[in-house]
Amino acid sequence: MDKPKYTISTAAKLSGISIHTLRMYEREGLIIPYKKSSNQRLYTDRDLERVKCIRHTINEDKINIEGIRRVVSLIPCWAIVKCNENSRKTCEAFNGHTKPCWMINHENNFCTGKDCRECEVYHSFGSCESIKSKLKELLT
Amino acid sequence: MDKPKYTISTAAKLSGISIHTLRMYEREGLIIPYKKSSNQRLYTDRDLERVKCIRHTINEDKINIEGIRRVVSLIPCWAIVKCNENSRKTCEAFNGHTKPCWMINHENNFCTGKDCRECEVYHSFGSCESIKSKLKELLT
DNA sequence: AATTGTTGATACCACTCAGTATCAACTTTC
DNA sequence: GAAAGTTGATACTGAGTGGTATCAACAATT
Repeated sequence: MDKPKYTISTAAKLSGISIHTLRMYEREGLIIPYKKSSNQRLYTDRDLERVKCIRHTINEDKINIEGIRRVVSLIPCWAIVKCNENSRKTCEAFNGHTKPCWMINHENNFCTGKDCRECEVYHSFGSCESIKSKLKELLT
Repeated sequence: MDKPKYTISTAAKLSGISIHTLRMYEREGLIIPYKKSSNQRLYTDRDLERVKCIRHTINEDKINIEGIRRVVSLIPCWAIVKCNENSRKTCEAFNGHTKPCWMINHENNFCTGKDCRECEVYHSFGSCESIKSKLKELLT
């Protein structure tokens, strides 16, 4: 499930999304594939789910990429990872509202050194309803 | 501030947004102007702020209308109005994730009979950063 | 009662954006 | 070491979107 095993061309075939589009989603910060030391991308099964969800959101729900980025930027990462107050003071993810935490450079931070690919926050977006479920979970 | 006083043409002049566009935003569920018994719209100063915010989000931030609708649908209305558990069971706003509560028909509900124009949830969107601030307020 | 403004509906336009194509340099595979 | 695949960059395309124009029926203002 979480093992990086598909090259980009296999991922494209399996997901039905072109290589170019997969790279575009990545450039836009919607997905972070695993990268080998040679910079070659490898996709997990979960990644495939995620890109299919992204495509669905764009093509069926008609939300544009900037809109998706703004939606995922509302994930309350601070409440999920439970970072300390000091970290929050300078954290772009906590203080901004245009980029999700995994698009941000975390230095001198609660999240420094952590791999966003393995973070619950990053996984809160993957099936499409899940962000609201996460909010409900935290707010009831 | 919250007094409905501008007709649509005045509102258009003051906000720099055309009459047609103002009506479009309304059709899309992004704003609810006050309506006289004759169905004529009247805008408050706060409404003007809101439409300017909407336009900014579309033109500057490049988020499309569907994207905005999805963002505002993430406002945790249930936690703000503190509706009872029974209401939640059948509430489209609580259970769905594509429409904000003020676009929904509330019958036999905690919100039945309430005027969304006066609700804190509706006002959580108006300046553009405010949704995240609201989440922070609730989750810290 | 006449002028001006509003409503909602339909049809239309211009432009933006998601996705594609092409490219040379580089890796991987066999 | 040759073939197949990957990378990132740039340029392009076409569908879809935000916004406009026009319309007759109705309301408000004078």
